[in-house]
Amino acid sequence: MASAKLSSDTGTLGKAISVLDVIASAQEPMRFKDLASHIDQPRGTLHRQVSNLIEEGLLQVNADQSYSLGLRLLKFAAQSWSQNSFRQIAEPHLRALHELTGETVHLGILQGTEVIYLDKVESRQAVRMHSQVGNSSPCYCTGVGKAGLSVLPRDQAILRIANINFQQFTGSTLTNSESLLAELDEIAATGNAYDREEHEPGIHCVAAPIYSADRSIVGGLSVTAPSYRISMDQLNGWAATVRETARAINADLPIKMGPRA
Amino acid sequence: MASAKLSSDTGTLGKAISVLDVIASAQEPMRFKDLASHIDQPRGTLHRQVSNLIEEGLLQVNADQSYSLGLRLLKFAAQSWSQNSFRQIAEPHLRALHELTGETVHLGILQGTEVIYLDKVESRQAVRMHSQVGNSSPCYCTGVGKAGLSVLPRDQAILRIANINFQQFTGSTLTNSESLLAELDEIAATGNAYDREEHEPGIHCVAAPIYSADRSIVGGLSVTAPSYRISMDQLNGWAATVRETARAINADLPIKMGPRA
DNA sequence: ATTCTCATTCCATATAATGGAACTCGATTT
DNA sequence: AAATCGAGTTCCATTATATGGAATGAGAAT
Repeated sequence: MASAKLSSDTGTLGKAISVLDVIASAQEPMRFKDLASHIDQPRGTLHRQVSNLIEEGLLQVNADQSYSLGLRLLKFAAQSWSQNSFRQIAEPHLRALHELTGETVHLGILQGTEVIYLDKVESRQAVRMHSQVGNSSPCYCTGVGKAGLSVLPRDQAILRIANINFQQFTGSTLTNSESLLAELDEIAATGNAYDREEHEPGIHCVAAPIYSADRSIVGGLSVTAPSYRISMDQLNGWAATVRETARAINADLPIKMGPRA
Repeated sequence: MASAKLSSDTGTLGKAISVLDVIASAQEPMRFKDLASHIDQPRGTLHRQVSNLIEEGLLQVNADQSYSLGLRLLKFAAQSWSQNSFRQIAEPHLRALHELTGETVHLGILQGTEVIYLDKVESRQAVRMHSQVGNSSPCYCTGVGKAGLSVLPRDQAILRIANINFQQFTGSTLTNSESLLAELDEIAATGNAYDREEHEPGIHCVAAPIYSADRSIVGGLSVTAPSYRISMDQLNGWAATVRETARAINADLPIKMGPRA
């Protein structure tokens, strides 16, 4: 739900971005007073920050005085997406995996306590594709998220998990650090993570971790399917292939890449 | 090519964002010294700004020490895109226009001297769709861009045009303010803008302006086609329909919306 | 080894962000 | 109509923060 602020703010910039983050993570439209209640800052200060963000095109005011993120971000994101080498490297592998399974394949990375989806390959494109790329989900109830966590050094994983704001999405959602940590052990041992309808009812997936050598980038890929059509056994049958695809992508990654966290 | 800096910087935030902008607008990968040569700031200062951007996940360092935009922007952009009411309102109209013409339909808005594409409807989706959304093009050689400029108050249009860095993409590209202004008059009179292979050889389009009542949002939509298959006459045949679609979208827009510029 | 270039860190100073209080504007109530 | 309330906006002395010149560190080229 909310963003995880791990370390100290990055001065003025950090505060500004955290305003964006609050708005991006909010499910309801936010007006100024809503922002003020979510961000611990004097109204005058907050107001100027918001004004600056608007001036820069990073934020917009809607007709009803609620805020939404500015379209200038689109240009930035388009560049980010197309230039991203991690995604470029993974792409052909994702396609191959989709050909094999016939089901939807996701690629995502861990960012704080969230998974951000970088790519998606699916057959019937009835739903608009781009609506998925860039979407984020909690790390503790998604295959990609748990896969990513499982390859972090244990202390780092614990640190991230401490910042999670658990929320029970379905009956099978893990809602505490202990059960999550226990499952990470399993994942580390087998190499596969599962989402057993933990995020959305009727949707499950099998995933495997992808990571740069120094673990500065961790994420994963998954094969997702509706449980009414694909059984848990069938999902299990793909586990090895998913692992193998992840391994192939890992092998293609340069020795060192990416940002620190 | 480069970004247009219209007014004074928005303090610290503005400087940070302009760093992002330089990187987003660069066609070659940029290392620190490249950045330093494009941005008029002491190296120490610039370095700290870059560090902050990296810490915030807005920037990444590649293996070769070049920078690219951070994946955190994806999440922001996904929200921006999906929440954007302008796009939501236009969407069904774009589909209808595509059904009618069978050709690619674009929706874009003016941002400074650039057009940012918000949506695209096309039949054969061989090329990945999302690779288009968020892409930007110069305003002076695209149908959507010229359509948008044509509905700005003349003084504002002149202001923007003054910031254009003209570049000759093809033989028919307009490369000076005078011819562009003259064409804007024509567009204002007829209600249709054309890109006569001015950006990419072999590609032309017919467009019409879309705008909020107070002109705080200006943009347009276009039907684009390869000239070998669709003649200028056929393009002309769609002009009225394109105008009508734009009119319908304008009618659907709320009375007041969006950011100032 | 030595000399480059490029990247990074440091710290006194100046500048820009801060935040409390006052003000405006609309809507709602008396 | 007048008064009250809530939300949003502006102001300005104070303080904290960004600044940038200079020194250091890390690689590559000679």
